[in-house]
Amino acid sequence: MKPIIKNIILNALEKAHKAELLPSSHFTEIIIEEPKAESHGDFSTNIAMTMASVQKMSPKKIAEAILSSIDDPDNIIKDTQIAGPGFINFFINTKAWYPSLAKIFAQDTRFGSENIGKGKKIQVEFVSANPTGPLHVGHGRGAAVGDAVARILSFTGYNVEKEYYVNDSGRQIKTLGTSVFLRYKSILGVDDPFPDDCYQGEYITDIAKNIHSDKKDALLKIDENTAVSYCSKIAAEKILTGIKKDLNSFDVIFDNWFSEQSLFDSNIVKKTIDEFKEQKIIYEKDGALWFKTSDFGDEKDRVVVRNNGITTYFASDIAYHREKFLRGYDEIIDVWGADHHGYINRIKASIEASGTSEKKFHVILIQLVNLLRNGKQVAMSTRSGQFISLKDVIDEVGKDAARFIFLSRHYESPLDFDLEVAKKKTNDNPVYYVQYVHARISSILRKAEETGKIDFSTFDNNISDLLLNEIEEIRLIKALSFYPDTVKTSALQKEPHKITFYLMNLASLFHSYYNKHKVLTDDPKIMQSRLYLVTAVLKTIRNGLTLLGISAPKAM
RNA sequence: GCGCCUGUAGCUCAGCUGGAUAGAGCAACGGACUUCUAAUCCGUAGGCCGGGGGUUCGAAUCCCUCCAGGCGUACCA
Repeated sequence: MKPIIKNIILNALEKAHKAELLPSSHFTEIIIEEPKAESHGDFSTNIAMTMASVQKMSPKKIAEAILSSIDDPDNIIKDTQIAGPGFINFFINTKAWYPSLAKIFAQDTRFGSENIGKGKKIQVEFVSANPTGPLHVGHGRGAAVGDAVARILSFTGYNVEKEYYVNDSGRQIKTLGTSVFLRYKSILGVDDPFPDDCYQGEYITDIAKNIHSDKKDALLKIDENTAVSYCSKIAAEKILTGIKKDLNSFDVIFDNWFSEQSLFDSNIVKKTIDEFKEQKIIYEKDGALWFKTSDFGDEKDRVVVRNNGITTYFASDIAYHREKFLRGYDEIIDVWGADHHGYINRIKASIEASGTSEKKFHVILIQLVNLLRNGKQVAMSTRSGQFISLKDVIDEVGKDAARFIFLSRHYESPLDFDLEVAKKKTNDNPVYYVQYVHARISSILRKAEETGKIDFSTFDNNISDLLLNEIEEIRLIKALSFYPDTVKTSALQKEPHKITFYLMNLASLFHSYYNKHKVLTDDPKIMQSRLYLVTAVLKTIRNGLTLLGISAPKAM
């Protein structure tokens, strides 16, 4: 509908210029918006104001010139007005809205998808939590956002791959092995002191028990380093399996699991460092190797190899991101916790240094989650083992509610996640509000089908046969017609919460309609029309929820 | 100190890359179930958009500055 209005205005501008009503042929961009107040029409444009200086005329005069030149062969516009400082408002004929309903039926599960990706290969890397403990709620937010972004991009024509980067190398893995080994020894009666910086959680002891029942006391008889690295390996595998399982039950499926260790095994880290050394981007100072990130906008240079010969995490990350682009992605998105924001500049610097534009690299920074119970903060720390895991949360409040809450605000704002609120089945917890629409409509359709009453054939041939004149019906159709725009901005800005809010608004319009008007009425033509409308709402709600990874129940 | 994020109704948050009278949910108050699912709806009340400057026809939105909170500023990950 918007492009149609835009076109009508453009034609009017040209016509007005030819008729010498407008002196200049320089037209500013036509922006069509939807006014907040219904009294201002269905669409409005500020073109008369933005052209005032170009045309050297008052906005009002320009608006009059445009309106007098408007052609509307398809009889779309019911009324126009010039208002406020120079807005032109358009009121649309009811029947002109109907084709947007037909589009929903025609496109069905694809409704809302515009091909903006054009097959561009894009990678979304998210969660990527260290395999040193179970996922917690913070990871859950990253999982929900990353997965939704991936779904939305994939829906809008991008070729998306979801990747999880596994930090299965380095110090924290060694600490993990040490923690398990100490617990293992303690099972065998050897009680060494358990350091504070080791992982304290119950799951460590469980893994130690497993190893013990498998190996008995064999690990005590071998070299301690070998024993620890054995424990590291077993523990990381075990924990990673658990992570995969938790993500599965959260409906998050990754295409790739990329191992950090593999970067070392295949020598990619070393090769990358060597190449940068040759290019003089990496240099030696104080016995360590430094990356000249400051040449690429970082505030200072960063160490990649310490003076003890051990590479830093940054070294793997440089190699990893370089490797990603070598795999041929047109764009990569990293979803990180906000506490990593200091990392953005140095990664960008390393990407630029590799000869790739940092514009192809996008970071979504997720602010932290405050887990609450009845308004009181729940303490969380992986190291101390004091935490409620993502699994606990899913078990307690359900996958749908958890995902919806994570996606119900901008990821840049900190999130209070209250377990008690998440369990409520009221409007405190809008996931049910939206799902309820789907259930209600499903119920209506079931009832209608039972008596064989659904027949949309007349509308398929002639959409203007619809009888939808109630204001609540027009509001619904209007909202439905804006869905593709919502998906588009959500994709372009990589902001899933826009869809969440759209769905809540659509749900609200539907519930109002439902309470005021009956779908299954005695008048067959009105009933078929309403069934048609309501089915379109059902499809749109279902599509939107799917993009968020939330189910659309047929009954509640 | 420097950097990133945040500050909008009592609470939790939207506000579409500058538009008209700033929106929604919860909480408060008053109403609607012999009716397609009341997990719903209708109404009332609630605001110096953190403060102050600037940019312009027009600012919650852009710029500057100050204040408050969170996070980060490692040869940790």
